[in-house]
Amino acid sequence: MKITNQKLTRNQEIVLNLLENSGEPLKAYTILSDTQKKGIKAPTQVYRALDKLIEIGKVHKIESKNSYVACNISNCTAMTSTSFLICEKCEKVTELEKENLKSFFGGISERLNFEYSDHNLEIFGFCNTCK
Amino acid sequence: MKITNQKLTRNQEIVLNLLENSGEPLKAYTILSDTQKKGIKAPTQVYRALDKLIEIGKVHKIESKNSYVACNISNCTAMTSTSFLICEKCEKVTELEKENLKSFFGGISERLNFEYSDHNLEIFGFCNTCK
DNA sequence: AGTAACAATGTTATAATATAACATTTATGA
DNA sequence: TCATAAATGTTATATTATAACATTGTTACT
Repeated sequence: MKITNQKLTRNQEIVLNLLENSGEPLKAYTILSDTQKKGIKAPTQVYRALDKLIEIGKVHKIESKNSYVACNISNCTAMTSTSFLICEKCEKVTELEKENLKSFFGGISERLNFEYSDHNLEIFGFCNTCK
Repeated sequence: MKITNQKLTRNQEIVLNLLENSGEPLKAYTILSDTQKKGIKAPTQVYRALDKLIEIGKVHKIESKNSYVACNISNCTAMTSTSFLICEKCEKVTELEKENLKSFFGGISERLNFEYSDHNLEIFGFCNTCK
């Protein structure tokens, strides 16, 4: 668990703490029901917190699963350029961090006359434990 | 427009023709309303056709947009391993075809002790026209 | 041709995911 | 301290997707 999450508002902290303690991606409505005892009562509140957390790079969305995961990379600069390994058996998600994919995809884009700004990469397969 | 789409059923052909003629990704409920005159009346019918078309590789889903696009690559072998350039301005989508990304991602996966099976890559930015 | 097996369809209902709209409260800074 | 912007609370609704089940169409084997 991280030290402090300064600058976050109450609802943002509640949602981020849940995701960090969970260690796995959660769905918005799971977050909602898991935070009701803390005072979050409506989907809007969850989505608003998620939007902000995504914006500042603390949370990423797994598009293919409609789920949300806390970023465990210190000083993650990925923001909205994210890359994951997703196990099809246990659903474990690992964020790729040192692969320099931004420049790789930037290069591919450039050759196709396309101006890269972000990417979303989801690699599916089997993790070490499940394969 | 393609020659014939043998083996496809009626609803599958209706949906695929719409997507092919459209040339851009469409949402399921847009497909529904655009095919009602052809007899498709319920979401289930659209989603069933899409599922099958995706399974055989004729259609891919753009996960981040909840939309569906006909594959314009002849003899596309990507099936569920797909890679797209997506223009953030005009929403134009280009499928990457010759980049050999499967083996690239397979390599990354292997080094992380992960058994690759598929991937979904969405690169966002600005196309030639919009940049 | 008859028929068993299976795939696709039609139909109704509902689940799951996400946003709109607006009044109120809280933080921030000149 | 006052103006402003941001975040919240709340209700309602929009959007995306699936469940369930009865019916029809296809296939292929005899």
